[in-house]
Amino acid sequence: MIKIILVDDHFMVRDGIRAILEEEDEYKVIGEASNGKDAIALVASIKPDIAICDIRMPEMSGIEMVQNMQELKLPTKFVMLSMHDSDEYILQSINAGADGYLLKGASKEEFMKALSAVGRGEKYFSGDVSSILIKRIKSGISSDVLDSESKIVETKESSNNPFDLTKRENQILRLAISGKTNKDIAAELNISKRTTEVHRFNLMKKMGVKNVSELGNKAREYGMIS
Amino acid sequence: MIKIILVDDHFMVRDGIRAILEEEDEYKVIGEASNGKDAIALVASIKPDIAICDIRMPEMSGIEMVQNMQELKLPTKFVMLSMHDSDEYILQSINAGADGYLLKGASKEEFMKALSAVGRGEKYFSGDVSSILIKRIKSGISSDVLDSESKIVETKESSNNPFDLTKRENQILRLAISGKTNKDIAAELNISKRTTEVHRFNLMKKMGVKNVSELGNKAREYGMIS
DNA sequence: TCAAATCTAAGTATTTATACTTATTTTATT
DNA sequence: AATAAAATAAGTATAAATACTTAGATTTGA
Repeated sequence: MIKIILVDDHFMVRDGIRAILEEEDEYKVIGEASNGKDAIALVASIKPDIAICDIRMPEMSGIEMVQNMQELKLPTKFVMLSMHDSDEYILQSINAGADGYLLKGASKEEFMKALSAVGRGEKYFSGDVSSILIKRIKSGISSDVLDSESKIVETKESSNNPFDLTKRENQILRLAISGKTNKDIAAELNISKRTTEVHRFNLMKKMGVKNVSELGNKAREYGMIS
Repeated sequence: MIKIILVDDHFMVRDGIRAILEEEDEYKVIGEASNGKDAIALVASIKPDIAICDIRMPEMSGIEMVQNMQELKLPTKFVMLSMHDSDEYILQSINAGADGYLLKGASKEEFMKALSAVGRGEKYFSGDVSSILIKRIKSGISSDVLDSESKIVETKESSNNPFDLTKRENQILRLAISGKTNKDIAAELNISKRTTEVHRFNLMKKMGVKNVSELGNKAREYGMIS
């Protein structure tokens, strides 16, 4: 049984992949994350065999995520599943240490082939991807990219919380979104209602919204909740 | 050549479907929209043979969209592609006039079978969907709904909206959840702010919530919005 | 066409949220 | 021990939402 986690900010996509994998006995999806940051914690804690990762995600991209995971030397393999056949993405993924790269349009058969190859410790790059690589290599453009040690730009701001919320603010964000009033929240956290108001004001300012609904929507959009 | 448009708020999903369809010669994707409202304009202008629609979308859901399109009596067929096997969604789609309903987890083969059937003017509901329908029929809840072939059953059926919201209430629900104030909504709909307040009050009472956050959460919980 | 449902919008009142500022106390970090 | 960051909570205003009621105008189905 190969344990898998899905990392994608779109629930529908995760759900679709999960549905496909659930048809197969040899795979089991044991977790999901909606951004790279959450995924790192998840991978470290539940140690899946394979993580299937989207590239474009809020908070932290799949590429950054794979890069960061390398230092931990965990046995988890990373298969990038992207809708982009961009040369840069593919090369960056390889540099970051990905074990596979598939385009979203790949057939189920190819998807399965890739998972099984990566599961066995091999690398798998889809036909389309390979041709892109060959094209690159032939034109000599990518040699430096492929050779260069993966010293990718400092990702300080992007790896942090996009809105830099404090712990308390985060806590209050969740309670506010759930429909609790400031009075409720204050009671629950044993603090003054005025304090709650300040936290709420600050976090709303940080996130650039002007009411709870927008707050909820933005938090959802950035995968901060649910 | 069957002309298709894709309606889904997730670019990745649209792209995935497009990729799948592009492998087939008999289909051509001639347009995309990310919500029901845009899709109506698109369908009216480019008249595709089939519109593949997600259900949960911002601005206007796929179900509302299909419902609204019926009045125009265009030749376009509607296939709902949803990740939800919710009975309500399926019945609502049928009521609205959809020609097919597929779950996101359906295989490519089934997807193609559905498109070809709908293209020929038949209706297609996936196996999972059928079993849900049969379950419903057996419990005698929706027989009348299913008997009325292509006729559009009125919106206010018990199966449609669990809280029996009126059209206006539904409209205001969406706007409120998106973060608009009563003043904003009033301006947008060209009605008095006081009217908006009444609708809001009524719909909140119907749904048994006491603030917008709860409203948003409950609406999401019941799949009334994206 | 007649009744029912819906949409419209006013009144009245209370509560809650939003929009700040200032300031003290705690808690980490160096 | 010094400094920064975070949490605490007050003040002052205004805007908005919530909680109803009543009631006329319109739309709509039987």
